[in-house]
Amino acid sequence: MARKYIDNPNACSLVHTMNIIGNKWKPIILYLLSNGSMRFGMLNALIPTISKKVLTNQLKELENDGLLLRQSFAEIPPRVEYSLTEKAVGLLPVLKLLSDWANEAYPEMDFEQCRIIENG
Amino acid sequence: MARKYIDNPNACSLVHTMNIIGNKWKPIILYLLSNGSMRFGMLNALIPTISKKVLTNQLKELENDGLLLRQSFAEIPPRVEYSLTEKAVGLLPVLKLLSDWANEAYPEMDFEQCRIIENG
DNA sequence: AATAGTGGTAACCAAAAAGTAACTAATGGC
DNA sequence: GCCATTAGTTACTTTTTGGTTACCACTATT
Repeated sequence: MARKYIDNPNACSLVHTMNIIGNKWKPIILYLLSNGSMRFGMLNALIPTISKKVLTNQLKELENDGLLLRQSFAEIPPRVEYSLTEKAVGLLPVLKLLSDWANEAYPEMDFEQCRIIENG
Repeated sequence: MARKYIDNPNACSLVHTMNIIGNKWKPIILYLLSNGSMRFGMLNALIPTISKKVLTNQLKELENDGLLLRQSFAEIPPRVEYSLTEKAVGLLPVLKLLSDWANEAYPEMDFEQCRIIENG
């Protein structure tokens, strides 16, 4: 009845991944940075509904988890560029699959209409 | 400077996926059900740190999002079996990739040691 | 008559996450 | 001397999420 063995390690690494990227903003941030580095203000402009406080926080966490590189230039006004690390790049194809899955699984949803990111 | 076009639809479907599965418990639930259906009490026993209230809640949301099938049998004491829908089955390989990614990206973490799920 | 077993629900509380608004440092341009 | 600019920070409030305990319905067993 109770199974003899449950694959804890796989569950744990999955949970770990979700702890790192499984929230409201982080996948979007990674997604936006997939084409190259971007400044803080640009990220903030492209995700109009995020507050500066939360964006700062998410970027810090992603940096701590080794997904982002933060480059601060000694200029006035300040300039800070964020870019993906190799770790994060390895995640991109999986994020693409997650997005493909939603398109297939929820064809009734019109993702064309939605606005998370401002078009330039 | 500002890019001309940003692929909103892809970002939106990714966000949608995260809204559905991107939290503390749902990936574990899907993972546990990947080998077949399971009763409420069994899920509760295998995820020892989840409360009944929250488990009920997560199962309901997964059912509403079309990932779980809930079968209630008219017996005393009650029996309720949860199983994955086709939609959810389509997600399993992607969850596996997410878990593989964590193993690769964080080799210093010892996922063998962790205990989310009770071994039988 | 009391208890165990199952899958919940209700009321209540604590903690975490997110939002808001004002503020800062340092410089260039007017 | 004043304002704009950028990447934040701080203090405060609100919202969301999660946790705890007690309880219920219904039957079989003791």
